[in-house]
Amino acid sequence: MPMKKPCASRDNEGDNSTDTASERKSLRADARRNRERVLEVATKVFATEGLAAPIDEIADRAGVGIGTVYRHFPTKEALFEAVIVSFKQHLIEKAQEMLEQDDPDAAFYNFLSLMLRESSVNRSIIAAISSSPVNDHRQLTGISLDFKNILEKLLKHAQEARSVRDDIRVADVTAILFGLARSMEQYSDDPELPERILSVICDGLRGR
Amino acid sequence: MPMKKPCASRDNEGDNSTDTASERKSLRADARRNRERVLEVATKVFATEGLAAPIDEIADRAGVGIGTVYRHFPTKEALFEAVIVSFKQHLIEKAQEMLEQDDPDAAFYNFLSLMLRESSVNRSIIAAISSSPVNDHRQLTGISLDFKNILEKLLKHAQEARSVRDDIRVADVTAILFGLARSMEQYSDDPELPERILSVICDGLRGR
Amino acid sequence: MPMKKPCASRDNEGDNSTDTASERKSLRADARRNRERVLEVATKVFATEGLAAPIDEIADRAGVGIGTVYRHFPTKEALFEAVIVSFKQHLIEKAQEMLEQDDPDAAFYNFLSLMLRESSVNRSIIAAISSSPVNDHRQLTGISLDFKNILEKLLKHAQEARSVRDDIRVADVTAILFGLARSMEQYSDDPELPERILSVICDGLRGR
Amino acid sequence: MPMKKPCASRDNEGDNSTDTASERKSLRADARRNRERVLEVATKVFATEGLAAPIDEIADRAGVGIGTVYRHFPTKEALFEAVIVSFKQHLIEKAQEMLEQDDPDAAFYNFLSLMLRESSVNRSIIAAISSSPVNDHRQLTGISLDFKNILEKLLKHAQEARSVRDDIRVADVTAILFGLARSMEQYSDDPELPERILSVICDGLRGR
DNA sequence: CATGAATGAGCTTTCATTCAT
DNA sequence: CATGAATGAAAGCTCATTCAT
Repeated sequence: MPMKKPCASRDNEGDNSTDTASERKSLRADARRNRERVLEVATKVFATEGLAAPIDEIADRAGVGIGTVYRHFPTKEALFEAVIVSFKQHLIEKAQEMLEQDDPDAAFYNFLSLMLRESSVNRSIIAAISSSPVNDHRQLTGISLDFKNILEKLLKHAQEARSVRDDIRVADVTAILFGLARSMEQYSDDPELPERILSVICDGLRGR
Repeated sequence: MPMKKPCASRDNEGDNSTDTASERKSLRADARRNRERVLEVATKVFATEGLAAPIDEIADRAGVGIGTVYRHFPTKEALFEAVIVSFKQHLIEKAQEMLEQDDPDAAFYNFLSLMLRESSVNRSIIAAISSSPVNDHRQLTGISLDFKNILEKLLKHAQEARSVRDDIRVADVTAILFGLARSMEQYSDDPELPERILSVICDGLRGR
Repeated sequence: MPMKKPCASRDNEGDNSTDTASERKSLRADARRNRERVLEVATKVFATEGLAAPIDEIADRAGVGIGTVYRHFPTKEALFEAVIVSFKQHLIEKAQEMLEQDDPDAAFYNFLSLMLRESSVNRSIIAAISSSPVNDHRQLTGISLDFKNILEKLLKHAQEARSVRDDIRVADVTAILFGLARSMEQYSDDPELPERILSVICDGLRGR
Repeated sequence: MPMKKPCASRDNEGDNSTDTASERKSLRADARRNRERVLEVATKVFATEGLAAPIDEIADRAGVGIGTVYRHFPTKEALFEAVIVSFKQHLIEKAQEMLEQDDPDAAFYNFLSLMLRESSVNRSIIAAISSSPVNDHRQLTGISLDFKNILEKLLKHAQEARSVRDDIRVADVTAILFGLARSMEQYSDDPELPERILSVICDGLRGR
């Protein structure tokens, strides 16, 4: 939304999970390294300076030319979305682990806790995820769908174990998570604030 | 964050509650109309397009020249802060009313509900309030202080009436409110989502 | 030259010496006071901040509205020229006095010395006088003519007294004076520099 | 004085004499051509219209985009300083030649003469050099220092040959030169004026 | 493929000047 | 007459994006 020339329409956020296998293999080793380095740096820079960070800075810090950034990500927005995708991938993996290793109650609430903690580092990313127009609209695809699915699984298991109110839906959880994640780190004077808030949310989700 | 030269002095955010009467009177009738029109339009534009909105657009939509905007608000940042101040003023008034007319429980929870509803209209404004550097940093002044105070009163009364957990502090409420307010409107497909979220929060705040 | 919109042509710098009597009398007392106050302040401001100084500042410091400045001086450039005129008037008076009271040699060289000293205060004014397009072009009128005339008289008397080389002309003196005046104050670390320079010039003008 | 944000660091005016070889080579051929073209045009434009000349015009006349100008010179001020540096370089070279080829007397006075002649073309440049804050303040660096040094050499040799008064210092010469250079071209109606002035200065410098 | 120079639309801000009050 | 609000043309500068090297 703050991006300057949104000329091109999107809706194609999802075609990445498949790319990973097909397209990536065709990249030369150094090219792949570059792509990953850029993504990594972009994550850090966007997290620190927000979307306003110039592409030049990302290129510089990644030690590549601007052209290279544009070769891998045709647009600043595309780069940003890639950052989000990779961040979601990270969350999905964590959720996966918890789902396999913990009991339903712990899995669900630990994931909440995790996200709230991650947020203090990646505020802008989270801000973007939750305000990205992709998120709310109709059909989810690719990563966003995967993310919703895993969250749904966490939620369903927790509800079956009576750890979460019956009427709660995934969207509720997402809204609460992304919302709070953003405002968490701001009140950093009080180190126990996050815990209190987490406890309020948990209590609320368990129901009376 | 994307603002260029925030060098300008702060500390002056608060001297408004009194200005309203004294200083405003000294403006010529048309000047005051313009100032208000600009503020009004800016609120709408910032809410829609975020801080990235160009001043030109605000001037255009307000039907004045760019210079007029700059006469009243010496900086884009100043304009934006004025918008926030006026929004907070509005919330304070509402809180005041509730404090006077409702019982402690209703006053507190109705105010939460109100803020969550307002947010669907003024997302960016809320986003900005909550990420504004003023908010988190030590000494609050002016409006921000007034806002904190009234919220504190609402909270204390509610706690004394056993409507809210004892350990909750104002900052917790603010964090929850502003956080959720932002993510509310995004999930607009499900009209009952806000209610469910509100109910989760309320349950959580009341404690087990 | 640095003025932004020089729309209107000039060449009418001279029609002032006559105004003084006719037009001025018709001004109300307060109007005349305003005019003089503006002129005075403008001199100071231009001398300090150069031509780049905004009209608003001059109006402010003079304690009048912008409109008042524009009533008396239809253009920024006009105001500036008025400043120059009044400065020249001041110099003319000084020259007059010296011409009457001192012997030719002293009159001439004291005037040089005076101008060089004045320059350290009014650098921008002098800079402007000497770079103003009015100065070099053909027919001089009004003050500029008066100034040239009195300087000519000083010079002629000095030459008749064998105090100045025969081949020197007024333009030479003006060029030397205005030129040096400007670069004088810059080398302010060495307090005796002006004296040495003055002595070089005087020696040079007297001839071998 | 009219420059907006001079905040930028200075101290870097001098590191050029060495750059010329090392750094310049790393620029692509077209980039170097552009840089030089811009510098060349800027010299002309500043000389004609003064510092007030808009960057756009320089870019246009150089046949490049505005961005290109800003790539090579991060600030209008930087561009202007580059112009001055290159002008001083030119003068230094001339002085060098004279120092090597002519006798002390001729070297010194020919250099004065040269500068006075150059000035008629590059008035604003000279104006700027002499009013540049670099010039008068304490520690000179880089080009400015080189320039002072070569002038000092010219002067010392001339003084040892009894061609210049003993008490004269470099600063005196600079002040006289830059001062007169500026006012020279203005009185262009009389083609012999420069010669007379030069002769006055020379006589003055030789002493009685 | 990688590079980074070039581009120029667009942004914020200033200020001479006009004109309603 | 005085005032200062309104105006809008510039100006300096940034940065997403393209394309020659």
